[in-house]
Amino acid sequence: MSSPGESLSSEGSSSLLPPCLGLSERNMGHRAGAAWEMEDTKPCMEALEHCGFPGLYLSCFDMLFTEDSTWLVKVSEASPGLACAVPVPVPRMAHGEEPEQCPVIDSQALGLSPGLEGQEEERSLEQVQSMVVGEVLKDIETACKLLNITPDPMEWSSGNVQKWLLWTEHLYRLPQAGKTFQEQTGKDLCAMSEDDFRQRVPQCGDTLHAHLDIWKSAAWMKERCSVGDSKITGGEELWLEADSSCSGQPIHLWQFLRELLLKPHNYGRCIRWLNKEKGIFKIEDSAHVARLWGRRKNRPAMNYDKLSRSIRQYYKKGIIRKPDVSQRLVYQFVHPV
DNA sequence: TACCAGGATGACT
DNA sequence: AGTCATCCTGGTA
Repeated sequence: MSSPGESLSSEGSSSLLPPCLGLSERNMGHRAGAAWEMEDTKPCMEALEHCGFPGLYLSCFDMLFTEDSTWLVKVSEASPGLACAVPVPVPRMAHGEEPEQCPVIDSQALGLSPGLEGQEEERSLEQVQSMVVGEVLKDIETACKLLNITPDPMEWSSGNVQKWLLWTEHLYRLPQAGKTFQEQTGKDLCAMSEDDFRQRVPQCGDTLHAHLDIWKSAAWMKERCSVGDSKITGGEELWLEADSSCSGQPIHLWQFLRELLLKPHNYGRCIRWLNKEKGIFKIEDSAHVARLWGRRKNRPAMNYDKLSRSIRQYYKKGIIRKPDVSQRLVYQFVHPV
């Protein structure tokens, strides 16, 4: 797919927030620590209105597909109950205003350094992830029924776009932007970058772009997983399974790496393109990528040493090589997409 | 210390 | 046979 969230690529590992979160947090903030029941997260506009809730903050969808279990730990620590993993937006703050409080609780402060997270904990987090992912997908489905539009933004007519805009504006109490996108089809919208959105609607363009990203991601995932019997295990696995394993073929390492690279939204923090055209990429977090690969192949003992050995096997085969100017953790696909 | 290069070997499909 | 995991030695930054 058109890699939703490409614009949300890594902002550097120094940030406490995962890259996928950065934009949304910046844009919208949310009610930290609020305890929500799952039932409350249904985007029933009527109920939401009556309750005075602007609606479910769908950007959690982004987060769920990250490997950032740290984030989930943070959220779940922040408030009890499953639904606490679903942030809920507050009315939009003034433009340029920074969120008063970052909802993220540093896991290290909780004595949960990323390297020490137990497998069991990860498993339960995955269960939480899968449940929340399911809820978010249901929410989008409900919205589609309400609006009578398809889940895939690429298929939207200009009328559908207007409906979606109205709905999103209403749900998230955004300034009206419908006129700005008049005559735009879903395809047009999908082709627009975050900057394009911002230029057209300075007040909430980035927010709209973020929400569109979520829809694109959901549509992409639905499409990829509607065929075949790929299991939905939740969170990151869901993404990874959604690709190569849908075909039933064992995944190759180079395919796996490419998949990660195609989802900067989710993995931009651990692997990213340096030059997509030339196929040059950098592994930003070698241990993380190795862990992902190990999990994917059910090899708990996988590490970057072994992974990199496998990458080097590709040298001879002409699949991956070191770029002309060799750099640490930087490789190049011989045949870029 | 982390990364890199590549040989050897065995498991698995 | 192909792919990959694993282990290894030795080199570099």
